[in-house]
Amino acid sequence: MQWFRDRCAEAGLPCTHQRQVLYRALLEAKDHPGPEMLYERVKRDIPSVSLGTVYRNIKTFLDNGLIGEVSLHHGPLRLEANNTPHHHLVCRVCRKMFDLPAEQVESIHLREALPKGFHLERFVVEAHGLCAGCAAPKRTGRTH
Amino acid sequence: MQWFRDRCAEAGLPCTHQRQVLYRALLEAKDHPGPEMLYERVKRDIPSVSLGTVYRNIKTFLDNGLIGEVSLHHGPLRLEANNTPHHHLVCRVCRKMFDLPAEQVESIHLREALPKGFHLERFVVEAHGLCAGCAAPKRTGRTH
DNA sequence: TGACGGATGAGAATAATTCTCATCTAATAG
DNA sequence: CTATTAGATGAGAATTATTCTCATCCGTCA
Repeated sequence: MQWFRDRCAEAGLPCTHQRQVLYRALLEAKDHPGPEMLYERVKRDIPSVSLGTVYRNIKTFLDNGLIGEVSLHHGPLRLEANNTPHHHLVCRVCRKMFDLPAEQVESIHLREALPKGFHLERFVVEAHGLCAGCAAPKRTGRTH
Repeated sequence: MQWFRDRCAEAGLPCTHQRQVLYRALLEAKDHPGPEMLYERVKRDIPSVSLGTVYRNIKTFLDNGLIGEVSLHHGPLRLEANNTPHHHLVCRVCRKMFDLPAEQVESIHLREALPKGFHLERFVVEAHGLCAGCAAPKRTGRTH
C-alpha cells in the first residue's frame, strides 16, 4: 500500500479513499476480478461508491501502470477461420494481430509441474510488442 | 468452402446462403475481425442481412468448431495487481485463471525471425486446459 | 413438390463501458 | 489550521456489445 501511495504521488494522482480501497481490493484478490467484482468489494468499505468511479480509476491505474490487465484481448470478440496450429503477434497499441505458425516457436518446457488438478491441453504463445505502424517514431496514437 | 459444407452437413446445420457468405468472409479475412466487421463484409453480398444473424451464426460456428476465437479473454476486463513477471493458467470452460511464475517456464525460442517491422517486447504464455472443478467427470456446466 | 424444423430479419432487451455535470475533497500555499 | 483549486466523486444518461423474441421464411429430406 505504501508503494501505491508513492506511485500516486509520483504520478500526481490524488490518493483518495476510493482509490486506496480499490487498489487494496485488487491486491488482495487472487481471482483476476473484473470491474463489477471489484465494485462489489469496494462497496463493502464504501457503500456509496459508484460503479463509474471504479471504472474511472481502473482506467487511471492501467494508464499509470499501477495495475495490469490479464490480456490484451478483452472487448469485442475476434475471430479466425485458420484452423492450423498457430500463435499470434499482437500489437500492444493498436491491437492488430498477425498469425505466427506453431512450427516457428520451439515447444514450451516447464521447470516444475503445474498445480495439481489442472488438466493442461495446450500452450498458447503470444508475441506482444509494437507493429510496424505503431513502432514508427513521431506517431503516438493508436490506429483504431 | 467444400469443407465448410461438409462440416455443416455432419453437424446437421442447414447450409444457408448467409452462413456461407459469413464463413467465406472470415476465410478471406487476414485481420482477425470481430462481429461488427464481419457484418459489414457480409452486407456487401447480402444487404438485408441482420446483425443478429451474424452474431447467431458466429456462436453456432464456434460451438461446432468451424471457426475459432483468437483468445479466451474477450468479454469483461480482468485485472491483477501482481506486477512480478508471470504467466497464466486459464480454464477453457469456466475461464478461471491462476498465476504461473515466469521462472517456471523455460524461455521461448523462435526457429525463424519474426516478420520484419514488428518490435517484440515479450512473450506471453498461457496454459489452456481444464481447472480441477471443470475437469471433474459427471459435471458439464461452467462455473459462472 | 410438400412438410417441417431450424434459420432469418427486425427490433426490443440486457450487459459492459463511457460520459456529463453538479458537488465534494486531497494537496498545497498561506 | 484554513482557503484555494485542480481534479475526483456520485448519479444517472448515453453508448457499445451482445443476446433474445417472435412472426415469417427457406433448406433438407421424404
